[in-house]
Order: sequence, then structure tokens, then C-alpha cells
Amino acid sequence: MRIASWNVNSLKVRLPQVLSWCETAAPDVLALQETKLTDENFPLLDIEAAGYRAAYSGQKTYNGVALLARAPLSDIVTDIPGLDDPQRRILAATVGDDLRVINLYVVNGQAVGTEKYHYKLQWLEQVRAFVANQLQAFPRLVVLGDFNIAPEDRDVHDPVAWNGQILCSDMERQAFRALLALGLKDSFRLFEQPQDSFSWWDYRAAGFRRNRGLRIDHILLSEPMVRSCTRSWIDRDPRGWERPSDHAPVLVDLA
DNA sequence: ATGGCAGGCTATGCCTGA
Repeated sequence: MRIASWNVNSLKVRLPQVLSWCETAAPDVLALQETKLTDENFPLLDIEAAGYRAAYSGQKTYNGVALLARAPLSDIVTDIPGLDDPQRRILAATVGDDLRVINLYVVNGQAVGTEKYHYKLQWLEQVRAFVANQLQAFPRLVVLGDFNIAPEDRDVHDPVAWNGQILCSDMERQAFRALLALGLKDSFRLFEQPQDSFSWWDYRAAGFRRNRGLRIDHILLSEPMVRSCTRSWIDRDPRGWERPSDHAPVLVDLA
């Protein structure tokens, strides 16, 4: 079983890339972020033609999440209980019998100390409570997506320049660790990885060519999933394609 | 040193992203 996450920065623009990538990478589950599509504009027929079922929660212009899967999707949740939020950033679903998947597009936060930054931290706290609740009901849990947090300095191309900045601040990293403390592991760090492994590179200043990036897209696994995880990696290839998303897909294989 | 690109919009410059 292969599970992947990819911030596509507009599914309308990136649909051909998503379909092409699915053919070669063959994920069984693919979580998408920043679809930037209302639900009536979701390309369901194209995705079904590629052999996937889909659940989606989108809005115009911003945000938007979707879950593609070979197996049936059930018990779909698109709002954090108790959080009245028009921004479409979360989609939880059960894939097949008992695999619970929570797809997140975490708030960016813009800059430390801003209103958006505080919204990010509050949102993450609500997510933490929701994940804690979901873990009780679903031992086989995957929490994945664009976290907009580089958990450690080794996830940052220039830790000095980024020190304390948005995506790298102590409070954000603390919020990330609070998720892990529920009993989840960052799948990427279960294995030895190449130095300077990143999942996002700025469009500007030849960020990708110079590998000036951050690792901000993650796949967190509950303990039973950790035991069956055989591989975790970042597929840099699509970032080098024509008209790419600024994020690369991240993946895990489960035995 | 600075800013640089990309997507979307009842657009034609501005907001957001990270």
C-alpha cells in the first residue's frame, strides 16, 4: 500500500500532472492540498477514469483539499468539530475497512506575530484535539499533508536565515511536536535520508535548481502503521517538470 | 543588498503563498 501527499497549487492547472504522476507512482491513496476549486468544479470524471474514487472539500481561489483512493472512502469529515471555519483545510476519511486518513492543509501564517500566525496556532491546537479523538476510534491512522512547518533545522536549507521565521518558529515546531506526542511518528525520519531533503522550493531565485528548500510536507503514522512502514521518501521529479507546483509529492510504502 | 515566481480574480493591479 502506497500513500502520498502533494500540494498541487491549483488542481485545475496541475490535473494533467496529477494524472500522469498517478500512472507512474501508482499511489493507492493520494492527499491533495491547494486544489483552489469549488466542489462543483472538481474534476471527478477524470479522476474516476484514472481508477480513483475521490472526496473533496474546496472553495474558490484559496485552500481546498481532496483525497483520492483506489478503495472506497467513508465517514468523511470536512470540518473540525466545534470549529466554525469557512477555510477548506481538512478532510478526514476511512479508506477501505479501517485505514483512517486525515488530510491537512495547515494555515501558512504569513509572518510571526500576525493575526494569521495566531490563527495558525489556534487552528493547529484544534487539529491536535481532533487527531487525539480520531486516534481513540481509529488505531490505523495517517495524518498527512502540507503542514507549513519545518520541524527541525535539518529540514531547512539555510537555518540561520530562517531562524525564528514563519514555518520555523518555536511555537510552530512545538505544535508539530504536540501532534507527534499523541503517538504519531514522522515517517520520513524512520529511515536514513539524504542530506538537504526538502519538499518545497520557492519559485523565485531558482530555488529548486539551487536546492534552497524546506521540508514542510509530512506523513505522520500511528504506531501500528509505523510497524508496517517499509519506505518513506520525497519524489523530486515533478518539481522539475514544465509549469510545476512549488511542492513535490511525499510518499510512504506500507507492507 | 534586494527581490526574484505563480495562480486566481465579475482582474487588467492586488492578494496570497511559504
